[in-house]
Amino acid sequence: MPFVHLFRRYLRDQGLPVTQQRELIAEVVFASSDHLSVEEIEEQLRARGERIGKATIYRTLEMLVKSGLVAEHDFGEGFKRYEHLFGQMPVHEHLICTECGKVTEIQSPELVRVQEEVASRHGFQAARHRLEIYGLCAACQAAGRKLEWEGLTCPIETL
Amino acid sequence: MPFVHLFRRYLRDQGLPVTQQRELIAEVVFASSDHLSVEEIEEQLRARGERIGKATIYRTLEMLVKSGLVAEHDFGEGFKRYEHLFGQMPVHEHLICTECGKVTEIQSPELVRVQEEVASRHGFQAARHRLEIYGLCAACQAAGRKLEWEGLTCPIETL
DNA sequence: GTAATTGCAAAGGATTTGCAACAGT
DNA sequence: ACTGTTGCAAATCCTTTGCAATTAC
Repeated sequence: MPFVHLFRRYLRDQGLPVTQQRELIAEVVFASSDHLSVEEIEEQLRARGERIGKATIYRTLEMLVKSGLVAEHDFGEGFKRYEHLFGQMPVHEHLICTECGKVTEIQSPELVRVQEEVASRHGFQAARHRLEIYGLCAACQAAGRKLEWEGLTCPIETL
Repeated sequence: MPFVHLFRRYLRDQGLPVTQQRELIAEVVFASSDHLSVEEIEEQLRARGERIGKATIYRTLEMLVKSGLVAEHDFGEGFKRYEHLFGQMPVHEHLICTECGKVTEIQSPELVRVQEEVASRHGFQAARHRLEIYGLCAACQAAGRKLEWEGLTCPIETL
């Protein structure tokens, strides 16, 4: 993992100790191209034979997020997920498949442009945004899976 | 509250009892144009002199969401918020002020069109989306408040 | 009357915090 | 040495669930 030293540098700049645990957690997060949950990070650490307390994982993730090296996401699962930002598109959106859970990252300057335009039309100064599109990924469509019409038993128009 | 009878109708259609508690909770949600938390709903009920258990509020909100009359939101505060959908734009996005917490709803067919286009370009069949733009609302800008540059102590480029 | 709901309290899951033992500088 | 971290367990927060008493139909 060639990126752990960036986190080391960040910690030193902040006058914070560089501990084994922090390096290991950073390694796991930087090594994965997925959106990891705390549970999954703990698993991967165990798979490496490392036993690190959950509290330390949470505390280290907070620093990784503050450092700007890692982003925190909430896809409405009841817990958070984390992804490192190396070699990533600086601004990207998420396509989330409701059938298989696959998350695809996409980039669209046009989308960003329209968002900014719409915001400023309302006198709003946009700083950051979150766009998640839920639906069926290509693989699930090919497999013949269909979207379930969650919770639309009684649309307003028909009442 | 002229809309409570829609919820009554929904309950009857489903063969579910129309209870006082359900009507009162629906009234509170339908009466507010805000995005209410369960805590806030409970407060408003107390203000009316009604004492309804939290469990009942959660259970009733679940039905209101299933009925399609109310939408559930998670703005990353650690709890959910609810808004009724009467006289609302059917598809709308949220502008969230990080200074004062004000939530503005906007509608943009262009945004929706671009989103669908981008998704389908990736072979993705979009069903619904969530767009939240965080930044400074017009009032906060006028008041001279500035965006705090949360967690960007150490941007990647400078490492 | 019967079946479903209510409300309380207990359980649940994710995250946080207090604190004694420990590691980094 | 001194300061900050670790890890465990307890605490916290939002939400769900079990169950006896109550209400809707």
